[in-house]
Amino acid sequence: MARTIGSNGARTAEAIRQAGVKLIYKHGYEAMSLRQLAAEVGLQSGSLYKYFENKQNLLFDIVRDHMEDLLGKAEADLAGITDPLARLKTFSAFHLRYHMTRMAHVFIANMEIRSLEDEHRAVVVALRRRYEGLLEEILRQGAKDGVFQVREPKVATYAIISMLTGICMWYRPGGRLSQDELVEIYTGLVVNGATGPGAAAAKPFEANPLEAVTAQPRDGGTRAKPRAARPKAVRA
Amino acid sequence: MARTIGSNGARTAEAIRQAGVKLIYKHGYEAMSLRQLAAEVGLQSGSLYKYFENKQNLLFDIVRDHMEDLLGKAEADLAGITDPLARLKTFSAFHLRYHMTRMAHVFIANMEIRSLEDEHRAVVVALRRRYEGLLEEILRQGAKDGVFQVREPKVATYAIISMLTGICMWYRPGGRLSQDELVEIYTGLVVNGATGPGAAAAKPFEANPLEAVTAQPRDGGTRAKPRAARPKAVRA
DNA sequence: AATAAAAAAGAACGCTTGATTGTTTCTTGA
DNA sequence: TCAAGAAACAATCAAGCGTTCTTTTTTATT
Repeated sequence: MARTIGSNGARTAEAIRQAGVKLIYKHGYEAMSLRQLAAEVGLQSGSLYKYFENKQNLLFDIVRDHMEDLLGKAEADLAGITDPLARLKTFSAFHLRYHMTRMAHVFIANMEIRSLEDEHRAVVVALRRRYEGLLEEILRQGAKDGVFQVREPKVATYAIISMLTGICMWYRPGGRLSQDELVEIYTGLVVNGATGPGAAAAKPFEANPLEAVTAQPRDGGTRAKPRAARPKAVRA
Repeated sequence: MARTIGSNGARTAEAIRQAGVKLIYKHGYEAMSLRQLAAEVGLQSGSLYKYFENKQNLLFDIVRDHMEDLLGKAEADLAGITDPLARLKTFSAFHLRYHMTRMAHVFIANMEIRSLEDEHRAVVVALRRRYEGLLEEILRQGAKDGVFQVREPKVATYAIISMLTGICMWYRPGGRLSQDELVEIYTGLVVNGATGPGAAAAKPFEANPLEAVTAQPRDGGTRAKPRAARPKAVRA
């Protein structure tokens, strides 16, 4: 057998891309074999090379395209909005919705950066920097205007993005809370964190050093029974 | 050659453990080969099997021990503190310091859960649930006492932990900000988020749906040049 | 109908992997 | 001093890996 009836290059390319996202999301880039990927699409492994140069480039294409999409859509959403608080809410809502609807892509882009070769990683990191820069600039402007209480915009940027991105570690469509509700809850946390009085933070807080921990007996009998894992949920 | 001079079982076991953490952190579990690991310790790959049952169990041992350590130390730190706000600050500070000093372990425990076989993953997830339960209970108590404005303690727990854990994606010892400063900044964000007036969050916020995004040209010439990557930093 | 291009099959490659086995050497306590 | 056993070596295995190359079949073009 050779060329199969009804076969079409563009369609196959898209199928490979989607299957790649799915398998990398499920098993990880290293763990996914090209034979697995080929089987998922209904091809022989050798035939994949009509559609990408090698395995590494498949990953790079997926991650780069995702990052460019993310950045472009964020900039589009923010366009025309000038008020820092409104921009912060817009950014937060955009980020959350995007991450709830494209969990696999986001997950891959965050987890598989280490699997990218140096040059490819540099490209992706640069895109991420630009994306982070959007939020950082919002925080800086808001601090300048006096509406935000942010001492370190860079740190706050990392903190906020980590928090928002974390939603795709546990969110599953059809859960108890709707996307809108989650956006409201998370955005509330972000806005409070940025606009808060800072009084609590400013109060000197004496933390126990990690070493000074005193041992304490833990109950050995009441550990929670693991429930059946929800499909595909990394957190489950 | 065979048994080497000065060889000692306990010491070798510890060396294997440490090398395992180091290599899994750097390359990922799937990407780390046992020959690599053996070479790192100065052994032949076959000798490793004196110290673990198989590769999977090595990962499991590392992750489980880390989770038990994390949980135990957190409970010890919180012991005796009853005020919700103080407990929240203590938890936040503990989590941050722990994650700044044990980045590799934390990273592995978060990233390689997917590489654990079902039974092992269930054990680790149960431990993580107990750990998350500590924070959730703090938030519930604080909400009950009226000092926190937290609508959904579970969601807030995930959000806060994501934010705090995110620090080990970029923190490197010897950076511009000290551990104490970072603890203060992050804890301030957490406390503000939890205690905040909630006014901003309660105000209905009309978010653009993701689909309604209008394309906008992006500048193609001003993208940031990627700097030389800091060693080992996943984010760099 | 003839021809070129596209799409996929399928075989083969060199290599690495995790795992296992049997053997040898060294250390240590009695 | 010497046996017991811990520690490490060396060799091997089948399986799977990413990749390349050639061949075959289908589709599109003229």
